[in-house]
Parts: sequence; C-alpha cells; structure tokens
Amino acid sequence: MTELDSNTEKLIFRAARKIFTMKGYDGARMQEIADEAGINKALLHYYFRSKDKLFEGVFRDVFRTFFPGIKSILVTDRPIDEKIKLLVNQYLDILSGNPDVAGFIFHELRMNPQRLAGNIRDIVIDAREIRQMIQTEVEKGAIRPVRMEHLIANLISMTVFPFISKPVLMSLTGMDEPQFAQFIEERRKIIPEIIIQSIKPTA
Amino acid sequence: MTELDSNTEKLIFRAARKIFTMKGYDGARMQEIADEAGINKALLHYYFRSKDKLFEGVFRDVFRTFFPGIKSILVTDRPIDEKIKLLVNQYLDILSGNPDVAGFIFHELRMNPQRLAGNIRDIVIDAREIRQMIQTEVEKGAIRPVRMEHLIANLISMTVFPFISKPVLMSLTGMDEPQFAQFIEERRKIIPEIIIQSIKPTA
DNA sequence: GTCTATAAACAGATAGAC
DNA sequence: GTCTATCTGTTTATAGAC
Repeated sequence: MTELDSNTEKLIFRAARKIFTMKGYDGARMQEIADEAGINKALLHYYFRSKDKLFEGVFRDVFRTFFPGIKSILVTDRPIDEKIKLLVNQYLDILSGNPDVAGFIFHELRMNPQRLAGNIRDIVIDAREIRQMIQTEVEKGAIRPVRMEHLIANLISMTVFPFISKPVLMSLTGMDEPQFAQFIEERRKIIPEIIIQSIKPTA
Repeated sequence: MTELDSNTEKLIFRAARKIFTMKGYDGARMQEIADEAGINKALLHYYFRSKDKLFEGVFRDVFRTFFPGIKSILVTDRPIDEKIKLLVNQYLDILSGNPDVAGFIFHELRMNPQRLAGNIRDIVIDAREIRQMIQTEVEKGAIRPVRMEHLIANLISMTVFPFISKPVLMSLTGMDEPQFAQFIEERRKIIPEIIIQSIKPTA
C-alpha cells in the first residue's frame, strides 16, 4: 500500500488484517471482512481482486510487524547483554500490542511454508552475521562458545511462546487476564537473566 | 473409540487425525479425509455423523497424545532435577514423532479456547500441587523461590516452540532437515541445564 | 466507487440402491 | 456397511445498474 491509496482501501485492509489474524486464512470469510469494514462484499474484489491477493497483502504486513528491526539491534556495537534485553523488550512490546499475530504467523507458515521465501527478504538476518557476532564475543571472553541455533531458539521461544500458549498457560496456572499481563511484564527481566546466565563464561 | 469398533471406523479416524492435524479444522475437507482413508465420503457421516463430531474425537485424541503423564512424573518423589529431565525428554519424544501436533493444538485452542474446558479434565495437573512441590523444594534448600508460572512457561516454551517455529528457525539459521533433528537431540541436554541453572539457589 | 443481484463452484450432509 | 447420486446451504467472484 502506498500513501496515495484511498481511504476505503485502507479501511478494507485494516478490517482484513483483523479478521485474518483472528481466524486465519481458511477460517476468514470475505463477508465478515466486508461487515467489519462497513462496506459491501463486492468492494473487496474491486480493490483486491481475490481473497488470496488480499491475504497476501495482509500477511506481508503482519510479517513485517512481527519481525521488526532485529538486524538494527544486532549489528550495533552495544554490549551483548544489552542487545538481548533490547530484543526481548521490543518483542514483548509488539506481542503485547498484537497478541494474535504470533499464532497467526506460525499457523500460516505451517500451512504454507513457501510463504516464508516470499517474505524473508524483508527481514533477512544473515546467519553468518550472527555467528560472526558470537565469535567476536567469544574471543573477547564476554561469553562462552554457544551454538547460535540454541541461543536464538531459547530467546524466541521464551519470549513468543507464552502468547501462543496463553489459554493453556492461564488454565494450567490459574492466572486471569490481569495476572497474565503482569506475568508478561515480569518476563522482561526474567528472560534476559536466564539467557545471559546461559551464555556467561563458566566461572 | 472402544476396542470393539470396526476396522473401517479406525481407518477413518486415523485418516481424519492425519488430515485435521495437517490442515486444521477449517482447512480440512471431508472429501480429503475420505480419500486418505480410501473410502467414500458418505461413510464418514455414517460413522461420525458430522465434521464437527469427527473433529471433536480427533481433538480429544491428539490432546491426550500431547499432554502425557505430566502428573505421573511430577508427583513422584524423584529429585527435581530428574523430574525436569524426564519431562523435557518425554516431550521431545512425543514431538519428534508427531511434529504437527503442537501447531495443531495451539491453533485450534486459539480458534476456540472453550475446547480446553472439555479436555483439560483428562490431564488436570492442579496448580496447587505444583506450587506445593516447589514450596517443598525451596524449604529443602534445593532450589530458590521461583514463580511457578515462569518455570512452567520456560520449560514448555523451550521444549515445544522449536517445533512450531521450525520453518522460521531453519530458514533463519540455515539448518536442513537432518541438522534440525540433530538440533532437537542437543536440546535434551541443553534445556534441562538452563532450567536447572535458573532455579538453583544463588551461590 | 459503491451498490444489488446473481453466477459458479464448493462442501457438508442425506436418500436410497445394493 | 458401502456405494452413487443428489440436495442444501455456503462462499468466492462477477455483471451490471447507479
């Protein structure tokens, strides 16, 4: 979408984003999107041709929301501890404001992994760059040699997964909605602590 | 399903489980399930009345697969370190053999959180029991006081999430399929180490 | 650009023969 | 029990008036 697009187009797009993230591609209905936008079903096709095209646009948009400036954080020369804290906090901010996007993204990628190829370019965080960064930190003696795969997996897992498993987690632990919000706030401290602990040089 | 159910019924059920876990409720087609089972569409309705009923049965079944004997591990009086190792390994076993179930379960629960109520009984791991267990360990001086919510969240996150984010993780790190399997094997050691480190009394 | 009406294809469910 | 044929409602998409 360019900035010159009409108001109606934006209206439709916003409605589509809401319905698609809530229900997924298969569960969403064009009629429901039209209702949400307060316009007619035929207009959806006038602006976006098909459900597929509309979804494609929404997915790209959500994808960019979800993978923010990872690179811009990682390539700076802040101390690694600070990078980790920034990354966790940035993700928790995004997810708190958009609690549905994580479930949406990973579901749609599972249904259609090729989607990744079409969007990954937007975020490309080159594996070699991260390996290089870790290598540098190891040589500085700031951290011990760790496999990048696990570091990334642990970081993303602990940050993102609570949102995906929210209903189970709430039921399992007996948390209510405000307690869950509080729980997420606590994780801003807890996750970096654990991650940093896991890469510190063994004493 | 009782043990007296017909062969055809089992055949249908297995096919339904496969298709539903792959495509989700909304994405699955009765025709596709019939094809997978090698029988006719009408037979699905003969045995299971409706798509809804069939799905309900499948969901219960997958749910039980996914939440195994958590309780039976937690209520024993093994040392807590060992409980954690057992839990992680049991989950990784299940998930390695059924890579689709995690994504399936959490997607369907997000679409329809009430489903949890109907199935949670099967696994009921009472929050009070876990809190009690943690309390006991703290009093023994075996661990420091930690909030159960975070302990559970961290444990499940690091174990389950890599399967849900598999395509992203592989793309982000450049792993191929065998490397991913190897990566999961390594996590059998890594996850318990990190979890145990995070609850050890501060030295 | 926006609407109503409708086409065209699909998907779940049932009837009825065997 | 299993099949073919078909009904019924739904859903995406288009035609055409305004």
